[in-house]
Amino acid sequence: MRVKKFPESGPKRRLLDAAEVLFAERGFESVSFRDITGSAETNIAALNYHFGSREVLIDLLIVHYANPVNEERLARLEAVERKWAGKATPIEEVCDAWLRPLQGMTRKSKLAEPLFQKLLGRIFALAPASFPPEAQQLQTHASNRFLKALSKALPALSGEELAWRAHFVEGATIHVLLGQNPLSNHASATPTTEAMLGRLIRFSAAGLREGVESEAPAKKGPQAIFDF
Amino acid sequence: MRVKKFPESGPKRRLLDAAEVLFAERGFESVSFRDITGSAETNIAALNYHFGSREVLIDLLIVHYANPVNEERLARLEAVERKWAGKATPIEEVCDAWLRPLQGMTRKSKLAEPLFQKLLGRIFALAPASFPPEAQQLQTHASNRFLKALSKALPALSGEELAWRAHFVEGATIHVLLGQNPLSNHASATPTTEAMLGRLIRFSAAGLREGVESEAPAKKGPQAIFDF
DNA sequence: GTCTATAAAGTGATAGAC
DNA sequence: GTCTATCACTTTATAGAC
Repeated sequence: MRVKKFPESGPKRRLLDAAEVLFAERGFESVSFRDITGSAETNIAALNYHFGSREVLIDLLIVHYANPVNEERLARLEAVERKWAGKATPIEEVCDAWLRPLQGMTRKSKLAEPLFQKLLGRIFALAPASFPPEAQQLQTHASNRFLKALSKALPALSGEELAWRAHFVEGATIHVLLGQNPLSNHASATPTTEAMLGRLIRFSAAGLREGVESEAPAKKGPQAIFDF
Repeated sequence: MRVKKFPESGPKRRLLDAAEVLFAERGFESVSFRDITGSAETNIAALNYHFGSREVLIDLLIVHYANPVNEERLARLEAVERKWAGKATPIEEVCDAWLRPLQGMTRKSKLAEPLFQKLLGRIFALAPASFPPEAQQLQTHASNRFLKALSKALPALSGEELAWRAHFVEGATIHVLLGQNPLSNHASATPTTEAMLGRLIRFSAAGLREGVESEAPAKKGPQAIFDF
């Protein structure tokens, strides 16, 4: 797998770091060319010299952060499916494979965790169509892959119903990443990401399972149908 | 209740209508002053003459559309609570009261329904802090009101847990309003809003209820009776 | 009320010196 | 590679004629 190598220091590195922080904090649309070069303490020409344009820089960041997440998702799903070979996999474990990679272990960034999550939220809140092709393809592939896994685990649900429920999970996830967490009011300090993630996984699994009597036709060999 | 009266025709009306469409389609940040006056076919000075600034116009739209939704939410919650006087209210009915007002019955706009929902999505995706005070106050009040209703219906959950779950519901809702619905791929045409709303309500209720044995002193029956 | 003209600042991007 | 200077354009907003 060829991964683009970014410099460890120098203006190019500073531009990348500055852009990450600014995009995470304010969103892609609200950060100008000059905001980035200003924050990176380079001259205005540096961004174009190193990246070609503002859009290219954004696409670079999308690929750089979204792809490792989606690769980690796929790897985890495969591990889960190997573990339950043939049998229906528990919804919680599928959700875990989908959501845990957002927590930050794929982080190749010096960003503090809350800021990094906000950046991931900004990225995944984008319409998939506005992803650069390199990231869009993997994103679509991973989504389809997980929909199939869910379909196998919840055969009672139609593809349409499942697509909607997965859409709800996606929305909840993005909102949490971007949040404004609901505990800013509460006395309790920043919750560990782990605790939040656990809550989100349980919530999502319950929503996905809604109305389904027994999610696992544990004794059946129907995986031939879904063998992919 | 004093509701600001907007003109039925003329440039001011055209500016409002044009702004609604553009903001719904592209988001607040991406629509310029000139986009609006251009689309409304007024001169560039008209927006400032009639509204003072771009920001004032946005605040006006937020108040104009968010407040009726929140008022409708509160009215519906009160109706539900009257209906179940004293007894714990079914989660589905609380979710219904919270979510149904987004469907469009509070719409005071000529916008087509999908576009109107996108506008509501844009509005409710904003940080509450960026609401104008007039709308922020009602928004906060309504949120707290519903959290209390949920807490009463699900006494087993801590305030913290409930706040997180409500946060997840909010995220799913915003994502659906903004969507990109997941059926653009499917052959089936635009789903009725009603069907989507039913799915979202059932999903949310299941997520909120997760892990709770008996949700109410008065249990049994509500799901069966309630027909979405 | 409506318009043209324009101000004052910001935008992405480039040329060309060092 | 890095910089200054600048281009061509868009941004919000206002002054002042009609």
